[in-house]
Amino acid sequence: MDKRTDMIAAAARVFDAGGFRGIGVDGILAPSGASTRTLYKHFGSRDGLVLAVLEERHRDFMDRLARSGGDADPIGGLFDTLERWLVEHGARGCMLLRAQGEYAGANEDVVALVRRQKEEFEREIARRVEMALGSADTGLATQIWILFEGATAAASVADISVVGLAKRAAGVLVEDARGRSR
Amino acid sequence: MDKRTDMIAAAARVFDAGGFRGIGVDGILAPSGASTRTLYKHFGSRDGLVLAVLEERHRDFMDRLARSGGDADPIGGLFDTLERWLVEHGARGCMLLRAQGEYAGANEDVVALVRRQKEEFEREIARRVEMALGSADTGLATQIWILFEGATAAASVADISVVGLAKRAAGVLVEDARGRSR
DNA sequence: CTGAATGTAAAGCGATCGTTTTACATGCGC
DNA sequence: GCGCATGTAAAACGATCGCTTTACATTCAG
Repeated sequence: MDKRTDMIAAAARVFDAGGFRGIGVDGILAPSGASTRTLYKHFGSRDGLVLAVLEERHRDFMDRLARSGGDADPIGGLFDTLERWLVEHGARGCMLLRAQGEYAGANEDVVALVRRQKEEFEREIARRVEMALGSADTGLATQIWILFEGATAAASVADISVVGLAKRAAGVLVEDARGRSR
Repeated sequence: MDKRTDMIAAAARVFDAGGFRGIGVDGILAPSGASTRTLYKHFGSRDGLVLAVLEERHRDFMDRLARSGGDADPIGGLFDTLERWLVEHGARGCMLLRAQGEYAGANEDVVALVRRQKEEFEREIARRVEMALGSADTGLATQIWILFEGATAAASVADISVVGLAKRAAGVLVEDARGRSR
């Protein structure tokens, strides 16, 4: 298997478990058994690996979202996918937002990347809202997004049941929007 | 003025701007002009200062929430207070959750402190929900909490208007709960 | 005047940081 | 069998880390 992929997956687990800045390159590479030489050959720098991890993480989630189908319940499927993701990966808050917080004043590339990724995610939600409503509603889409980010954050201090509550809240908001346009 | 208070306030700004682990004690102390000697006299360690900053930050917000009154609109006042807070402090995500993410595998005291603080916050929301509804509704309270955390997170990548959208969503949920119990 | 309290300035502790470098092992196409 | 790509192992670079220590200045109550 590809060494580069191994390193990204192993580093993602390390960052997810203990943050990005609190560990050295040796600790990041140990789980994949890679040497520092290989790190700088593939990624150029420690921060290069961080960016690759964030790209991978975002792509992973967006792919799963696309694969989940959910044409029957486009909004509810959003939260079902989140719940399955959290069960598999553990709930430690959104890795992208955590990276943004840690690299705020230190690496603008990270901040810019996360912003772009969140915009892409919000567009996907808007697409699903239009699918559910029959017409676009950017305000509702942002509210669904807020519920999604809130559930992700809340699950890191409470239990996973918050995702189900967020899903139900989203349903109420969609129903309210439907009633308002009717 | 108290030097200890100065150090906490200055350190809070530093942590808020660039995370907790990515800067050394010299960088943390520089804005307050304190020496490392004074740091270890007052806080015992770098982590001791971190804990003091988190205590202060939580107490500040809870005090402002209590002072805001909001007996007329207990739930809406929650988001009005958040919006004023974000305008004053800037929107870089919840400092407590950010600290939890950075100290996850390194300092359990930080994780435990944040968990306690979030529980206290959720109880305050539950109190306000009961005030608005006339009876307790822990499910609704958690949903309001999710909207609150979501707005805080979303404001760090989008603009502050997300807080207003979260407030309106909370209003819809409260109205729905009122209709359901009627 | 004395002495305790509170502070800054600065040197130094061993450890660890991100990065580079040298040396060597392996597998594969030609 | 030669060359090249890809990998590990390990030493070393200067810089910085959290923390301790020594030395000295200021303030203020008794």
